[in-house]
Amino acid sequence: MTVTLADVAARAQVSPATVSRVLNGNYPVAASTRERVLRAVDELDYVLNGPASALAAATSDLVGILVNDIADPFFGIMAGAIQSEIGGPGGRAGGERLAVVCNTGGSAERELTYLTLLQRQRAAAVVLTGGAVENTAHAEAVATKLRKLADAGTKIVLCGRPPAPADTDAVALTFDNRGGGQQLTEHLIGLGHRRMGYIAGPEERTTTRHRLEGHRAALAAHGVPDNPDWTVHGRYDRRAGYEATLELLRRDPELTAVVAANDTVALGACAAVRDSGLRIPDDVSVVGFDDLPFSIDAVPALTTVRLPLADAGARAGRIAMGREEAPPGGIATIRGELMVRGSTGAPKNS
Amino acid sequence: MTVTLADVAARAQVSPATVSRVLNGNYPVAASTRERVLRAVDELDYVLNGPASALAAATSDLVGILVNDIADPFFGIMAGAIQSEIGGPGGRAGGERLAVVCNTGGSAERELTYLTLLQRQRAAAVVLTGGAVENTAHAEAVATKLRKLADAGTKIVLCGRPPAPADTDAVALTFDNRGGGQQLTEHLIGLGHRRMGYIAGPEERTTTRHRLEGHRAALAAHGVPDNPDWTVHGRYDRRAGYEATLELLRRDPELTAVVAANDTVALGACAAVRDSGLRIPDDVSVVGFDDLPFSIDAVPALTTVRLPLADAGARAGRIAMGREEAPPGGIATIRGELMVRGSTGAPKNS
DNA sequence: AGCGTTGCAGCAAGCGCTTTCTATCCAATG
DNA sequence: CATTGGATAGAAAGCGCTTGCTGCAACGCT
Repeated sequence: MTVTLADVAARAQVSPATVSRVLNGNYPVAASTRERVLRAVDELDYVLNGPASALAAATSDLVGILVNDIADPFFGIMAGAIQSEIGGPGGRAGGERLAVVCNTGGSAERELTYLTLLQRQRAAAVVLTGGAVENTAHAEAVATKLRKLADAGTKIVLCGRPPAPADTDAVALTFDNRGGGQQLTEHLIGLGHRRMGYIAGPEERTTTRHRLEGHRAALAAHGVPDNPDWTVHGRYDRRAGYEATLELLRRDPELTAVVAANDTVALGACAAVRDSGLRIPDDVSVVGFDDLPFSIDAVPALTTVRLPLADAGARAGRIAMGREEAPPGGIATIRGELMVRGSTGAPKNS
Repeated sequence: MTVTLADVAARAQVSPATVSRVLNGNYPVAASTRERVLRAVDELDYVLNGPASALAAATSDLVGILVNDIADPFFGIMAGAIQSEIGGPGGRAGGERLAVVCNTGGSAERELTYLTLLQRQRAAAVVLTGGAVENTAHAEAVATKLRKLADAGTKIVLCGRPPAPADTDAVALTFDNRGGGQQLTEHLIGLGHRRMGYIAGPEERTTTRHRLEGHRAALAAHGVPDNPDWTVHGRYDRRAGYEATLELLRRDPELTAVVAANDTVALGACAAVRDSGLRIPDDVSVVGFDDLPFSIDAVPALTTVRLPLADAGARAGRIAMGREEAPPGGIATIRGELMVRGSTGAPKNS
């Protein structure tokens, strides 16, 4: 029924071993023989049996990519970049690898399950993107799992996520969320803002915490008062941004700026500001984070911090494939770039 | 080194066969034995070897999802929905399946390669999303490949893509792009527009063609003149929308509306209109297609056609898993819903 | 001419799991 | 009490491929 290596071998009048070697190209085979084999493969329309070959060779060509939300361009862009580098069709890499994009929904539990699934498949590499959940038990469990994967020969790369415990020997490409948050708030302070609302992401997430820390560091550094009421937590989506902004404005109608945890949230914030009858940036300035493609099209265009998502993803992909050396110490910090646009301006009564 | 089934068997003092049966749960095993096995699995921290089991059972738990652009929320949303239904952690399905999201970049060639890769992995199912390339040779090749996959037991589902040749026995969930395009243009005609620019997607794509056909059908039905100069093709991204709009406005400064192939393109179009010193919708109305999440946050909010992306994806996922019956005839047409918002209005000199 | 090399191809032993067929035990039945 | 049958568990034969090792020419060297 299905064509096997043996069929090809028979047709090309060689042994299965030879066919295998032609296909894997890592053993000398005479040109004439190779050609005969290739022809047979073609004529028989033979397709290698992945599982069988993975079993025999004890390695597979699957690469896992864990993302929090595949529908979010933040992750989509990174995933796309990673995939383009790990090979597969169109990639520059030689071997054809299959990227398995896993949607964890930000749940540590699912992350763990996916990691097990990937371990089961004997994945060649795993790239974890986005912030991690800050919960000792989970963090521990994930670290343990990563260690096991690494032991089994799976390469681990973290992209846009803080370094894992050292003994995990995972390479980490970390975003400087703290620094970015600080830049944003300093920009606002520089414009004269003193009463700023902050819409943070979900609690217990490294990204959320770091960005918020950056914000507070900026406030502290410039002696700008902070107020617990000025911070609200919510999910990383526009809806949360919209509601949080309304809440913030209710708590303190004198706010002159709203700092959103990311661009998507900022978009919702903008809508809420407008729906409250206020103008951006005349009445309220709004800033985001990430500089997703749509941010420049917001009206007014969003002031934000650009993260080189595609570059980071591509680099992570190359490292995962062993085509680029890991950064010294296994850790690289990637800085964002402040993009000042129309959504920020001096407060009215400065 | 790595724990195998045999190790577990030894530890539980049963045969490997029994362990396998416990793990697969499709054969009577005495409760006491089962428990002993489970304990051993736990103690040894055993993880099944996917490839080995796939080889022996001649089936795998991989499901392929082909998308044109993973960074585009249009596909991200569908992919997420599909994945949530095909199982994997968090899904409601029983078996744990791994979703393989493949980024074809809209290239038929890569699509083919990915299909082969999936065939090699003996994927349990494959879901193809988005429009297809309209090129006889490629369409033929894809159909042939799909047929082979189907023969090998892989379930094929098309989501948001026109039906494949009947003998492929693929289930198709098709978006009514034609109807949506027509509604949009009729809405504009109803407002009094007579000179409308159209920014089409890349040529040779079913989605592009269908939406354009809808537009033209509306024009024809209402006796509104068409003009070849009023149609420009471009990629499905904001940049293309921006440039196409500039071009359109250059060709005919009298245009009172711009119809974009999708929301992303529409965003670029809006930017171009504004940068040209024109107001939306007072001077120029703009419409998109898809109703992606950010469209409501455009300023003014975008008039568009909402496609139930998540629902369609979820349904495709369930069908792929055999948890929902295929629609009669294997084809279902999914209609979009016109969302009239602020980006459209009556033309000034109507 | 004799012998060590070198270059290619084949043999065969698995890789770790599933599954058919068979064996065993024990309760129920005639 | 012998017989039958249901319920479990085990033995073993692969699934299709990779790869270490062996075999065998043809080659170059002294």
